[in-house]
Amino acid sequence: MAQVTLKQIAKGADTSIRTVTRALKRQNGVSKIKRTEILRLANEMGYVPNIAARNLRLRKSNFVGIIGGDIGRESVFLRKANDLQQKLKQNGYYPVLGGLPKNEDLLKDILREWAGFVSTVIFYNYSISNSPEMFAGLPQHFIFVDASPVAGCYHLDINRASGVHDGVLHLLQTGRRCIVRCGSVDVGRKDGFDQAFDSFSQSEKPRRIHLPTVKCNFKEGYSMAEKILASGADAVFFDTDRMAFGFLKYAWEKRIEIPGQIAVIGFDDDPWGKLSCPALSTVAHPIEELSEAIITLIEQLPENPATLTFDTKFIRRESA
Amino acid sequence: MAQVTLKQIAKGADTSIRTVTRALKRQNGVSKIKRTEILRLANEMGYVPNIAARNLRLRKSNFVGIIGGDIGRESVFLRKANDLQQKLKQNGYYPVLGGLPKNEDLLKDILREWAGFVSTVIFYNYSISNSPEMFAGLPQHFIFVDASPVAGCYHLDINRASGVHDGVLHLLQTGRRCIVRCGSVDVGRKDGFDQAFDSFSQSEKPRRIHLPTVKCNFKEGYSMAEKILASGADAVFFDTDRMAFGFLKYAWEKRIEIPGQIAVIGFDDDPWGKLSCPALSTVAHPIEELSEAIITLIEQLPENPATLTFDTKFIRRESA
DNA sequence: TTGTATGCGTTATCAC
DNA sequence: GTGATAACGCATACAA
Repeated sequence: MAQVTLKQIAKGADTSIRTVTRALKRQNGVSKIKRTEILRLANEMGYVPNIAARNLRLRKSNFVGIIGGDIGRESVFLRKANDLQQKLKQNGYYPVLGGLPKNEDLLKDILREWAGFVSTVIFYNYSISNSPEMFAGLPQHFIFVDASPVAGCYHLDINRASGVHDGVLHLLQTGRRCIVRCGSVDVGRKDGFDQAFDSFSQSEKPRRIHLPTVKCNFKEGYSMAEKILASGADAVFFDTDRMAFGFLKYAWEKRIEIPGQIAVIGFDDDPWGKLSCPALSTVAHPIEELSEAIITLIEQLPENPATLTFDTKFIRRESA
Repeated sequence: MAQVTLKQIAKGADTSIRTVTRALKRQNGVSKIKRTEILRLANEMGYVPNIAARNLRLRKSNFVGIIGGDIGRESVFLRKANDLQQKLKQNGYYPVLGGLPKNEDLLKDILREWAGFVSTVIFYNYSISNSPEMFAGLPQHFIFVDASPVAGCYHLDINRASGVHDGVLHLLQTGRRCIVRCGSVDVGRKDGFDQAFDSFSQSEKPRRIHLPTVKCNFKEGYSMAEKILASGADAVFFDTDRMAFGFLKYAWEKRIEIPGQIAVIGFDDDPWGKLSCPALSTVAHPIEELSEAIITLIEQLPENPATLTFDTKFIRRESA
C-alpha cells in the first residue's frame, strides 16, 4: 500500500502541500504555471489520494456494511444484497460484507473491526437473541431489514401477507376449492392465507388445510407431496419456493399434471422459478423498494427512528 | 461516526495515551491499579478502536476488494465470491464489493476510492480491453481470476477442458455415439470436447456435431432443442447449465426421455442443477481451490507473479 | 497567490 | 512504570 503522497508532489514541484491540494482540487488561487506543473507531476507520479487518511480527517466514509445470510446459500438475501449493491454504487457507496456471524460476540468483533471504515451497517434477516442494547455503544448507524426490532434503530419491514393473500385469492377465484398451506408457523404468510379466504365471499365454503413443516426446503417439499395429494387438495401454497421445487420434482416423477390436477404457488421468487417445469407462480419480496429506502436512509438519517413496511407481490406463472 | 478515543480514556483515567494503549493491548509495564481502572473505563465509555486511524498508521488493511460480475445475475461468480467471503472471514479479512464497472475509467475511479482501504483487489472474469498498464500506477495488489492476462500481476486460471473431457468421455463410455456440443467458440470447452474423442479409442468412430450459439442462455437452449433432436444426437453437451435448462424445458414439454433418448451435460454446476427434472449432470468450477489460493496469495504475495491453473470437474447426476 | 501549522486517532520510539 | 512526542496522509483555518 505504498502510495505517492501530496508531500512528495509538493517536494517535486518545489512548492507546498497547500498549493498542491488547491491545484488537484481545481480550487482557484493557483497560478497557471504551478497548476499545470503540479497536475503533470501528479499524473506522472501516479498520485492517488489515501481515502483512509481523508476519512480520518473528515470523519466520514462511503463504505456501508452488510450483515446477513451467506450470499449463495440463501438466494433471497443474495438478491437483496445484489440490488442494494447496485444502488449503493450509483450513489458512490461501496458495500463491505460481514456474512452472518455465529454469535453476538463475533458480530461485535466485526463491528469493531469496521469502526472508522463503515458508518452505516445494514442487517438482513437478523434475529437478535439476547442483547439488543449492544448496538447502543457502537459507533455505527444501524438499519434493520426484515429483522427483529431493536430500540432506537431504523427498521424496514416486509409484509408477507399481501402477496400471499393475492396468490391464494387467485387460486380461489380460478375455482380451486381445497387449498393446502405447507410450511412453518409464520405469522405473515398465515395471515395472508387466511385473509384471502375472508375476502373471498362465496356461498360454498372452500376448504383449507395446514400441513406443518420444519425446514421448508426442497427435500421436505418432496417428502410432503404424497400427503398433500392424498388430502384431495386441488391447490397448494408453499412457504418457500424451494419446497415447491421439491413438490414439482415429485409431480414430475409421478407424472402429475400441474396446474391441471393441482395448482402450486411458492414464496420468495427464487430465480429458478422461471426455469422450472412448469414455471413456478410465487410471491416476490419488495427488493428494489427496500434498497431505495436504504439509500434514502443512508443519505440522511431522520431524527426519530421509525419502521417502514413494504408489501410482497404475487407473480403468476405456469403453475397456478 | 463519533467515537470514544484513547485520549478521552487517558483523560478520564488521569494518565497518558501510552499507558492506555499498554493496558488495552495487555502489554506489560502497567501497574495493576491503573490497568484495571483503564479497562473498566474503556468498557464503560464503550471504546472501539478507529481502524481507519490504525490502518493509516500501520499502512495496511484487512479489507479485500472484489471486482466482478453482479452477484445474483451470474451465479457462478456469485458462488466464487461467496466461498471467498467465507474464507476471507476465517482469516480476518472482509470483502468490499465493486461490481463490474462499465468501462475502465469507472474501474479506475473505484480503485482510487479504495486506496488506503483496500490493499488487494481480486478480479473475477475481467477482460481488460485496452490498457493493462493502468494497473501499474495503482497502489493495490491485483489478483486476476479467470481473466485476461495482465503483465506483472498474479493469475489464477481455470482449465475448462479437464471437466468437459471427463464428461464427454463418460458419454462415449456409456455408449453414446453422436454427441452435439452446443455453445459459443470457447477454446477450453472445445479442447476438452475434442480431447475426449481422442482418448476414446474404438474401432467405430463416434460422431460429433457443433451447433454454435451466441448468448448461451435458457432461451437459446430451448430454441436450439429442435435442431439438436433433429440431428439424431443421443447426447448433448451445453456450454452453460442455463442453456441445458432450456433444453430440459423443451424436453419436458415434448415428453422426451432424458437420459433415455438423449443424455445431457451442462457446464457451471448451477445449484439449480441438483433440483431440476431430471437433475443435471454438469462440470463444476474449482471454486474452493481458487479461494484457498487467493487467501494464500493475500497472506503472502510471492516475489514473482505467476499463473496457477485449476481444473474443472465433471459431476454426474441423472441427465447423463 | 502562496505557505505554515494543526488535528483526525492510532502506534511506537525514546527518554525519564 | 510512565509520559511526551513524532509520525501515518489529508484537509483546512489562518496568516503572509
